[in-house]
Amino acid sequence: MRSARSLSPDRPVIADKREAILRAATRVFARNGYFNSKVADIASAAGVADGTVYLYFKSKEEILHSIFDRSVDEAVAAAREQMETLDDPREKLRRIAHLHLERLGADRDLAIVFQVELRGSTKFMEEFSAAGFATYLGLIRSTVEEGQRAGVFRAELNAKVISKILFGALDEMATNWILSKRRYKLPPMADQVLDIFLNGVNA
Amino acid sequence: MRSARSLSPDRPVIADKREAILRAATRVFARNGYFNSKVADIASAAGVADGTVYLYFKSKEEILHSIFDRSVDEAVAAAREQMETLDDPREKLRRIAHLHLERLGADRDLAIVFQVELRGSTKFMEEFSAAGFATYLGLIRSTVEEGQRAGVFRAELNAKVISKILFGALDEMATNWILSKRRYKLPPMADQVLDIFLNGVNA
DNA sequence: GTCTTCTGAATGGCTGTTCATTCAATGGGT
DNA sequence: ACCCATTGAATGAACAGCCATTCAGAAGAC
Repeated sequence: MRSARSLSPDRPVIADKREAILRAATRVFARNGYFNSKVADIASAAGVADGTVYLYFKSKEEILHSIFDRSVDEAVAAAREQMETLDDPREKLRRIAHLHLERLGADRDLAIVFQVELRGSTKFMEEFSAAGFATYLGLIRSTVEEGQRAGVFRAELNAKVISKILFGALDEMATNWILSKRRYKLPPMADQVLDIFLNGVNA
Repeated sequence: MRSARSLSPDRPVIADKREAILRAATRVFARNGYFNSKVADIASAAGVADGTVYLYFKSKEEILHSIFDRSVDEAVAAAREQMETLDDPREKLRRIAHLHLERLGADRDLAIVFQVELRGSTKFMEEFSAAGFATYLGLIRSTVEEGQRAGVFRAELNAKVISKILFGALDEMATNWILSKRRYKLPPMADQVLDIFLNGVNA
């Protein structure tokens, strides 16, 4: 490394290795499933030694957690940001749905880890449930409630249930896309879902 | 066992042990997840020795498969049967939804295994996908198409997508019910889902 | 007495994690 | 410019515990 890198006195290579391990792990987990993946597989896919993995992560489980945490934080932040540029609750939900499917559609391995591995154990789901998932579902719900107050969605419906329906429908689109042999575009499904959904909840 | 059971010349006790193992495995898998469950745990929960498990099942994996296969066969058969007693496609979908949530709501452990473990590996999902799941989704789809031909559902919508939306929504209700600390009744959610769904696809 | 069922200790393979060792880079001393 | 002591990231062989599966013998049925 050139000393020209003197700008950052901290370890510059480290970030790269950590990143490489996370990427490799996403790929390996997606292919074999968390429990069938060996730490040695991840290490070799990342081009590092087995032991190196433990310089960046406390355990195999922490790797999986890191993958989730990072992605959810990004997704929630992106969605929140976009919400501010829109007024109509219907448009907001449409945007959330699009972002959701675009994100998963852009990285098949990440999508597999999310759709498959995240649901692979109740323990995992409960831990995750508490943190990111609830936040995400809450984002949908508050938009639904906003729409109910504005009179564009039927007010007699339970906002929580409505949110779960929308999420569940999108989730199923993603899961089917992963399992399908056919390679179609995932994001356009958002409009088909929204069409039926908005029709269903319209005031 | 009384010899009064002479009606069936085949092993009568076997069925009981097999059944006990399947029940025990469902409970153990639900609590710990498939990969964290030891065959020894299943055996002791079933009140048999470790080795006995292998008299009835080829492997740990076959136990999980057997749990799925039996449940799906039962579910599909029950749904098919009920379909014959109904005419209106809307009523048919409502019945399917009810059966779906009643079945899962009646056995929390089985529900956990279905909602969580079944999704625990792509390998599993693919295997299962081919068999039972496709049949089940096909049942929904043909009912949707029937409704479209009859003019009660919008004909311009893609029947496959519609079916996935309904299934996804129901699936999400079940998953949430499992994860929730609150103990509410699952089946009534079917009506809330159907309300919005039918409104959305109504011609 | 024989055949079937069951038992549970023993086996063997596997894999997450550790840690003694290597070595490239750094920087102070001269 | 050069040397050498120091550092700590990186390595990968070895460890240790786990657990699915087997099988030789016990128990029970008839």
